[in-house]
Amino acid sequence: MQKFTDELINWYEKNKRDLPFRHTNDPYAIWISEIMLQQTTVTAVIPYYYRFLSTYPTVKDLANASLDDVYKLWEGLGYYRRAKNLHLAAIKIVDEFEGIFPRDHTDILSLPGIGPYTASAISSFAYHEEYAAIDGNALRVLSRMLGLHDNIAQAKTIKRITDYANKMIVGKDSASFNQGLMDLSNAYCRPKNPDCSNCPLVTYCQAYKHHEEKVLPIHIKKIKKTEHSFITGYITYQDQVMMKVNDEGLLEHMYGLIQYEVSDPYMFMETFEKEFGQPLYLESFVKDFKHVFTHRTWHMHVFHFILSAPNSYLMTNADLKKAAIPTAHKKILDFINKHRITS
DNA sequence: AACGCGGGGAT
DNA sequence: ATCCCAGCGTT
Repeated sequence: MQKFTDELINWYEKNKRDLPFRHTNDPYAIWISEIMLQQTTVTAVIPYYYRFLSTYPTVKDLANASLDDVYKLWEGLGYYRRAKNLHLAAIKIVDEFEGIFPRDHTDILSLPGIGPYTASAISSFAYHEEYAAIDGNALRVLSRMLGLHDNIAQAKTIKRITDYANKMIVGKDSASFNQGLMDLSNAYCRPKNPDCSNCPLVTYCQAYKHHEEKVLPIHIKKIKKTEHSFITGYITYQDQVMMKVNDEGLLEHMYGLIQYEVSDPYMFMETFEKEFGQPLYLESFVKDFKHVFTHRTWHMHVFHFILSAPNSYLMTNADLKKAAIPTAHKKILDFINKHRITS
């Protein structure tokens, strides 16, 4: 497999995608990009990457920022825990590594939000150390190249492929190897309908040789999607809207509208009064919204309620602009603003 | 090992 | 509609 490694690196050097985070050797910038790229497509990341780096050019800037501002910058990108861990890690780097992004692989791996893939990617891209960065792309390409029938959802398979890849890159340019796997996967070795006839490395591919390119990799993962039906409150007092921060679980730390899994707006009003000690006036039905997450679907039946007295959860339009609001509820607020539903 | 965690683009 | 994306932390 020496030749595979060499040819992959050669192909990458001639055909690599021009991506903004490939124009830097700064481990801080590479770290930011790798966190953003976790389970997130390149096209989604790019605008966030520019905005984040211009807002927080150094790890010290990030450590000194408020968590609320970091969340706001992350709004819409998803997996919001990443923003929290990024901020925690920046503070740790200032406290324990004198504000300089660590070079030692074990130190990098110790930072919150950085696991085996991201640590290896940073070690490889920023410091050119010999670490194979095994993500979903690498698992797919290598499974096919090796004709591996093992389930890549299993930890032992990931370990096996990682060990193998680490042997492939001894004495080689690991950064070009790792990114070569990504670009090969993006251009030819796609999940469905791989473009084998144009793949520059097809001669090394066991899956192609045995007509298994549409079978491999084996990836068996159970996913059960749950459905939730909410009455969602657009609750106003004069020109302000009631928003509450989620304290745990899904969308933790993000602002959201009040919603309960009840069957009608009158049950909503009872539940609301128990929680907040205030009555509501039911003004009108607004609209039904649906939002699909990876593991669940929200059906939100939005009603407009009016408060008879103010409370501490009310936000003005200016407040809303500064607050991090997940897409599920942002879509509702945008709809309401567009149609000028007011109290 | 299994599960929770977002949002959007491609098919 | 379904899949999947430069995964990680918790249980």
